[in-house]
Amino acid sequence: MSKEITTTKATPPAAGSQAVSGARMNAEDRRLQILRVAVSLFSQRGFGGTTTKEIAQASGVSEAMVFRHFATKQELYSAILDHKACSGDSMNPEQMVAEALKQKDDRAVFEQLALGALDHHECDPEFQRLLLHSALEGHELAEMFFEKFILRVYALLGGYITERQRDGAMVKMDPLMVVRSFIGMIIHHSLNNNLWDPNRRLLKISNEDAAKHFTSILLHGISTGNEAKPKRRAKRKTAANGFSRKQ
Amino acid sequence: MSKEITTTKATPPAAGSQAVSGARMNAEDRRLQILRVAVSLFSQRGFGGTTTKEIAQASGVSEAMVFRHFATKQELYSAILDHKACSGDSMNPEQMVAEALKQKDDRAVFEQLALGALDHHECDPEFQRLLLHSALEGHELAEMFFEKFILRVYALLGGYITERQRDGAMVKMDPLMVVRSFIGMIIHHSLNNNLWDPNRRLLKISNEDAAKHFTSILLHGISTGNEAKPKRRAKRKTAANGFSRKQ
DNA sequence: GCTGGTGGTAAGTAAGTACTTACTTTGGGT
DNA sequence: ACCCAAAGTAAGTACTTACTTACCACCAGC
Repeated sequence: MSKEITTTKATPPAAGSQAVSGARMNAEDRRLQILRVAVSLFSQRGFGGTTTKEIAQASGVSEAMVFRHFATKQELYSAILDHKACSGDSMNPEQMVAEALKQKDDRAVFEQLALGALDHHECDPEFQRLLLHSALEGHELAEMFFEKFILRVYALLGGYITERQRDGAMVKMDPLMVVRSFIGMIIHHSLNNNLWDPNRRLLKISNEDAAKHFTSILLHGISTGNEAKPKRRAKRKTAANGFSRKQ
Repeated sequence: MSKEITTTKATPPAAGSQAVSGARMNAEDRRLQILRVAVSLFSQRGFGGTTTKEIAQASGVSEAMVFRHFATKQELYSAILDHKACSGDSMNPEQMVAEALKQKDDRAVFEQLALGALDHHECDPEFQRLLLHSALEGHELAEMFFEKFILRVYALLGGYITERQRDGAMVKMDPLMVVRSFIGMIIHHSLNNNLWDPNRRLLKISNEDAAKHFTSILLHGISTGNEAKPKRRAKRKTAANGFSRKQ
């Protein structure tokens, strides 16, 4: 239908490494292109909701080509997993806040982490959708992400909070619960922006401001103020909230 | 295979209103049973991932019966929508915290709301999964939930926070941002329990404790302390966080 | 007893679905 | 100029999907 007559290829080679569509590619480029298309479609409609035919059409090749590069649909999914998770665009929380951690700059630690996550989710919303689809469908990507990323962030932040509690700079509250609260603010905010309210009917705010707000709310909740505002010699009557000495 | 020979119906009527399986039901009971089964399957595998055959088998009837009660698969989905959203089990935030709102008991307002949501999500995890599937697939249920529930909660809590800010009991920060932070902690926690970490490898905590923690973190972040700890005559040098007088 | 409406089914159908096979085009290396 | 491996395709296959059709079994009411 779209290909009238095989007219000796009207489009010149164009020499570009990126897909110009209709042009003949070498295997690696084509593989990457199909992969990118698949990421986009899977993130939109999920694994079960996307057909190999759609992927082929969107890639501008026949279905057979998809199966030449990826033996099964499942393998395509796994390849996406590797590409997305192992590729450099995956954010590294440890090095992102290494400086702030050393200086024990609480505000910087949390704010930088929040901003990094928010920016990442904003410029690559497909990943969050893909991850959600995977989690709902019980795919391995979800577990892998949990294992290789979430646990690490909890360990990193949890450790830091524990340290600051020993310093007397934060109230004695279950560190994992604090991490969960903070991560919750961030993830939920990204989820709102990407999934529930993409045109910001409810709340329009820059990532920078959001990170600042989240950090402020968190820190004023867990800071004893001993170091942050050392001049105050108040008794810190915190028994009312039930967390001061527990655990 | 399972039905050897039509042995004059071995199981007696049993008289129960609930499905005993294999028994003949009146239309309404059967419809409800199919609906319940469909809710369960859709929440597990999503709309596209669930087949009408599976629904029929799980309901113990033939596929044709499913289509007698629901003209199309889509209609089944819509019926679920009505059943879940309009049925009484949907929680009502306004009346849940009406008392605490009147008394301006900040801790009670947030803690009760958090506990209500957490308990609701725990005893009906299917709903959260269904909602996520809907949001990802762009179904109307997601938008309807956002419209009829999320917006209401934001208005309710946002209004209360604004009021408390005027009272001087909370710092001047965008109320919607505060609501988002709090809702974020709750939703994310439920999502973790239901989706990512169902066997609580990472964090095992009762809903009561979680609600208390979340509330504490939030309140100590947004309370000026003017009313909570009125004895202090400190200058409240809050300019450092950048929110005290802004907006 | 028979009749008619209701709960229920077996056995379809047409349109997908993932995946294959047998074949054609293309372009660089010699 | 020719070759041949790699890029690409049309047209399948075997199976599943949502949805239908034509038919049964049961039981109240006459």
